[in-house]
Amino acid sequence: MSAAESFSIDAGSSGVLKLGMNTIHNRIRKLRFDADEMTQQELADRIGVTRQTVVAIEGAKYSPSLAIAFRIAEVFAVPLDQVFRYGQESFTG
Amino acid sequence: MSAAESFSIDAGSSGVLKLGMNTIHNRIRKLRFDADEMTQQELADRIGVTRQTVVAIEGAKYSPSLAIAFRIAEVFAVPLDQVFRYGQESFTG
DNA sequence: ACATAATGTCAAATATATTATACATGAACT
DNA sequence: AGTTCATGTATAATATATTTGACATTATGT
Repeated sequence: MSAAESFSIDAGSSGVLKLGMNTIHNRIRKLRFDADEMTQQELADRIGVTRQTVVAIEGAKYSPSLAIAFRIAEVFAVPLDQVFRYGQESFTG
Repeated sequence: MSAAESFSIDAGSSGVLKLGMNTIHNRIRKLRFDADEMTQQELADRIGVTRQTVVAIEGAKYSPSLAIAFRIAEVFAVPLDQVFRYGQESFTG
């Protein structure tokens, strides 16, 4: 586990985006650490956005474009629904 | 089949969005007609956007937000990957 | 012939996503 | 103590998505 993770108390950036009555959860952070602790900068480079964008999406500050969502899933080689999920439930699968 | 469909020759709006080397296909039009020929206006109302937005997304003029993508899938009661697909292949399944 | 409904399109305005730059913090290391 | 790395945050600028309002076309029905 690298530097920033151990002190991140998931305060502002919980990975849950509320919009209307529904929410979008994402597992980007987990996928990054599972993928040899890939850094936010590395992920940003691989999907062709800036680090700030990764921070915002991972922290669910806003809803990314579908194109970027697909590229993130592509990087981790998983289907989109294993990165983002819609509804009230948390990620369990 | 209602009015507009029979003369639409799929000229500008092919439902395929190219970005970078990859593409995003969508089946919104098919899903609409399968769903009792739901109109663009009806779909727009149900996902909370304007008709022009539905036209643009259906015609793949740009990449919608993930939130809207999820709401579209929700309306048709299918998983997201049955509405939008990423990559070179067309929809077959 | 006329009206209506569904769609495609266009241009300008607004909202939101994304970038660019900069600074702060804690962990790991020397 | 000092340095580096990964992260969180903030603000202004730019790009893109979405809205608003309007108009054209074709099909369907009267």
